[in-house]
Amino acid sequence: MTHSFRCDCPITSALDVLGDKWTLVIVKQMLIDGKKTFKEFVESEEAIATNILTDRLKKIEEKGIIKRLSLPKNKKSKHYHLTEKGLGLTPVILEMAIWSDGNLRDLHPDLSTENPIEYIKLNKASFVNILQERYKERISQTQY
Amino acid sequence: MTHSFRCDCPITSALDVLGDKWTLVIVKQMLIDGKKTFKEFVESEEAIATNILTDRLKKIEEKGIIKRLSLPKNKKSKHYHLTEKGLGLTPVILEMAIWSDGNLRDLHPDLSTENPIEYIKLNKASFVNILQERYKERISQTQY
DNA sequence: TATCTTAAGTTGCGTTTTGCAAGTAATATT
DNA sequence: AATATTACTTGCAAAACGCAACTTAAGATA
Repeated sequence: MTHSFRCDCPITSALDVLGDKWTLVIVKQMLIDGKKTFKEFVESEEAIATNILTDRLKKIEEKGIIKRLSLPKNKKSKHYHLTEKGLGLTPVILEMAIWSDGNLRDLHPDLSTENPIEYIKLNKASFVNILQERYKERISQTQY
Repeated sequence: MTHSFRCDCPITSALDVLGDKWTLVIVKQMLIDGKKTFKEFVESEEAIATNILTDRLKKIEEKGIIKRLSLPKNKKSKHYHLTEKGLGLTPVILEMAIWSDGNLRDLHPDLSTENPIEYIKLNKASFVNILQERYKERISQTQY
């Protein structure tokens, strides 16, 4: 499996990996919404199709953004976890949320704001840390 | 022309607008590489196809991210400018560059770093400002 | 004035990706 | 033993992408 990049630009290269409708939605569902299993992803409000989900989980696992784990107590379900590389996307996702909040309401009046954006903007770095620590705390509670 | 969003999540909604291989590459070419014309976009190292470029320029203009300007002195060429909404994507693009720099070298060893990322990380907010002001300075030099 | 070149697209067409529905295989539950 | 659940796979139609060639309008050159 070879990864092809359009050029050596870091931004373009990020988009070679992340540039589609679903990849960052899946990462967001893990980081923000606490989703871990195939079923949870499928049942999300974004309503991803199962074949697309399978494909994206495979691709981002190959790229080291997530890990696929089997549970010893339950052979049926699998858990997907963000790696450090995946957790490193927290600032990107946060900036997208901030951008939407400030710039997308004209096109999308019903846009929600579950976190007070003004508060986040005061100290982005600490909010990134809170999200990452909360995520690590959450996954540390499952035994594999 | 109706804009459809998958749900009310700000992150998912950002990806409804930005979630493809090319949209943010075009914004980056304007913001970082100083590109303004169709020709300049086409000749970039990313080598976008002209039909895709036409489509994306139209879509992001409809969404208010860029503006298409005719030059009074030259009826042949057009200039594309980032709006404030488009300039607002600077933090997203910057975080992508930082993420690539720290996380993509295993998959892409030739990845370049034209700006010293460690320096940028020390004060992201000021670097965002520098980029935005530099951009505004640049476009203010053309008369329309 | 006629020709040449350049900028900004458009068109055609084959390939790839997406989206929906249905089906399957391996567990787990009743 | 029968049913339900989880994590997929398959088939197929529609949309998006990518490449090359073509077009149109405006400038530059001879």
